[in-house]
Amino acid sequence: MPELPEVETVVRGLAGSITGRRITKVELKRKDLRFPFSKDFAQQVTGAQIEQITRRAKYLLFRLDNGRTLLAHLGMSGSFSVSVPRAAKTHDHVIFTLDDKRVLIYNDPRRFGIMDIVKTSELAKHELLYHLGPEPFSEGFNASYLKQALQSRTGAIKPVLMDQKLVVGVGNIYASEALFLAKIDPQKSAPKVAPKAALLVKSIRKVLKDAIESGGSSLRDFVHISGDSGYFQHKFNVYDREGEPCFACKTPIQSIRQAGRATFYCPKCQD
DNA sequence: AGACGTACCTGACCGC
DNA sequence: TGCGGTCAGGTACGTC
Repeated sequence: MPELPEVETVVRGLAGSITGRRITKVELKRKDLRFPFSKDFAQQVTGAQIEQITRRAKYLLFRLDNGRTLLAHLGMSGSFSVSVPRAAKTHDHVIFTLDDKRVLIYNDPRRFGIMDIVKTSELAKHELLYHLGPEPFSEGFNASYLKQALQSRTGAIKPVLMDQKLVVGVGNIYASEALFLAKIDPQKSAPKVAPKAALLVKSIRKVLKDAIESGGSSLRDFVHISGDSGYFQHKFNVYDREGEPCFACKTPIQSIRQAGRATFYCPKCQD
């Protein structure tokens, strides 16, 4: 389920629910997710207190009081839930027992997710993090930065927007949505879009912000509830709306494939 | 160096 | 009802 807004929603939910809790036990139900768990994974986490839960790109960062940070990525299908102890469900892979007797469970059918333990002081140079571009809400992600970055690319704008080196957090849904908002054809080459960098920065931020706010209301209790109902209650302008009328001009929304992914856009509004 | 395709994995859905 | 094919919110990696 996760692009930046969904990860942010999960982080906020978890932060409000389990910050300050100590992890008393860790159960790994298998030896790997996308990658094998480090051999001392459970040992590094057990007994530690969760000091703070934050987000970098689409990664969740659980800062522990032992100088380590639990790094987690939800992949395509990962989810965290907090509950009283319960029978394990299919695809529950990691169970953290907390000092208030609740459990934090990581479930992930496709297992594209990632978990790793990192020295907090070395987080920035972690192999999965060091190459990441600016956060979309940071000052570093601005019109002049984006303009220059787009000028040095050759491909179509939509796949470029999903490149986490350019800006983090934008995935397949919000790349299409941001381009609709900016009225830019997703097939247009990145350099040709460079003059509209300011508008694109604004559009990306708006799309993500609206989704966070919508996710915040529709998914408020996400970490307490099984399943992820509510996510699709967020209304998209173009994503997954092939053949349906554009909300602005009634033209049917088109679907094309770019870099192996579905792209949705309005052929009249976007050029 | 950058762009693109492929791989990873399960489950939902569609047409037959 | 079952079967095969296709698709899904991500990202690392190989290849050109």
